[in-house]
Amino acid sequence: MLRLSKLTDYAVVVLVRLSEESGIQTSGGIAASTGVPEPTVAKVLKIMTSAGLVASQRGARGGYRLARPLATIPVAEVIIAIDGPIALTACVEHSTSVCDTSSLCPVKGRWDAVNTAILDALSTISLADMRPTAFFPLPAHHLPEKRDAVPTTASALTTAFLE
Amino acid sequence: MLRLSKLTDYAVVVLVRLSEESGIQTSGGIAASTGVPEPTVAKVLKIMTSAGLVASQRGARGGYRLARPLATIPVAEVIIAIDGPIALTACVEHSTSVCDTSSLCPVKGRWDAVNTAILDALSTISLADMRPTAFFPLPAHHLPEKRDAVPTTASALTTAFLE
DNA sequence: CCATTCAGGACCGCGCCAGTCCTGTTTTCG
DNA sequence: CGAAAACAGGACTGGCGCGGTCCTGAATGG
Ligand code: FES
Ligand code: FES
Repeated sequence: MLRLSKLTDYAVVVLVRLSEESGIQTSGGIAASTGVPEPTVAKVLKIMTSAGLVASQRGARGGYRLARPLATIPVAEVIIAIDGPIALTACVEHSTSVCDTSSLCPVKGRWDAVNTAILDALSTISLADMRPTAFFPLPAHHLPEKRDAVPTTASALTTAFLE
Repeated sequence: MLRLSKLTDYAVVVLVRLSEESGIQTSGGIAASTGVPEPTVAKVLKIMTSAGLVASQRGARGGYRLARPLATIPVAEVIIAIDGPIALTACVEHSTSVCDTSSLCPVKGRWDAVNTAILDALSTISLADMRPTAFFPLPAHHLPEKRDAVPTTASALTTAFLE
């Protein structure tokens, strides 16, 4: 499936939402404004806190705020914070498990390159790149500049694989 | 963990093993030479056959052989053959499922760029590149990373390499 | 002292994948 | 012509990882 966990999806939503308000925000407030169930939002925020992506404030009038600007958070870091290290197969270095057929395996150690390529792609995209800055549907009032290079790079090769 | 299924791992092993022998090979023989359990090898090869990656010959003295040269099979095609279309989240186009919080979601439709970047990376690496003797042709990964890079960077690199 | 809010777990049910197996069908060979 | 060899195409099931929830603390502010 090559699918990442649902919590990661929620995490991105929550982090982007956090960045859209300057002050501190409670988990309940974020749940209300995103539609994600409140316990799930709380769980995500706790993970994000221990990963150092958001800072928390306990007690009354407490809440969460981003620890770093959104542009300095690559998608890879969110994925790793929730799902653990990116390891496509059991045969990738830094993987926890070990491969049992490695003695006979003809592709031993060759997954590392694939893994690195994906990791690099995910490190290049920051959360700020995932925030819709209103250039596609129904432009907002302030169009600061014509954003070039919308990532519509679906080449013929890649679209051929989509289905 | 952004992990792909074990069957995909086996599929790569089996396909590479298929390429190392010129003649036709039985599923049992491949199982013996790779250490993968025979029923699993059979299952993988059936999927590969229906995907058009290997050709099969029934009956006594039958078996399997590669339908195309190893270098013309990207890793992405193997993954898609086994796991289905690559869709990181439920909110990616061409995904089967639908997202229920899309009305309030602040990152609606922004996963597509990430998905495309990964798809590009996986389409650039062929199975021939996974053989131990192969030269791995991806452009330089470990450049100093710009955290606020535009999301088209990875795609631009890979597509530029294809030309 | 009390309300609020986060911290850090434990907990459970569901869905999905891995692995096996069974019943055909096709082909070759004695 | 029959039997064996080998693939085709499913059904089936157990395990387990993930999602979602909840509960008991601890910190903070009024
Ligand atoms: S499958 Fe583990 S080393 Fe190749
Ligand atoms: S989470 Fe589905 S559209 Fe954003």
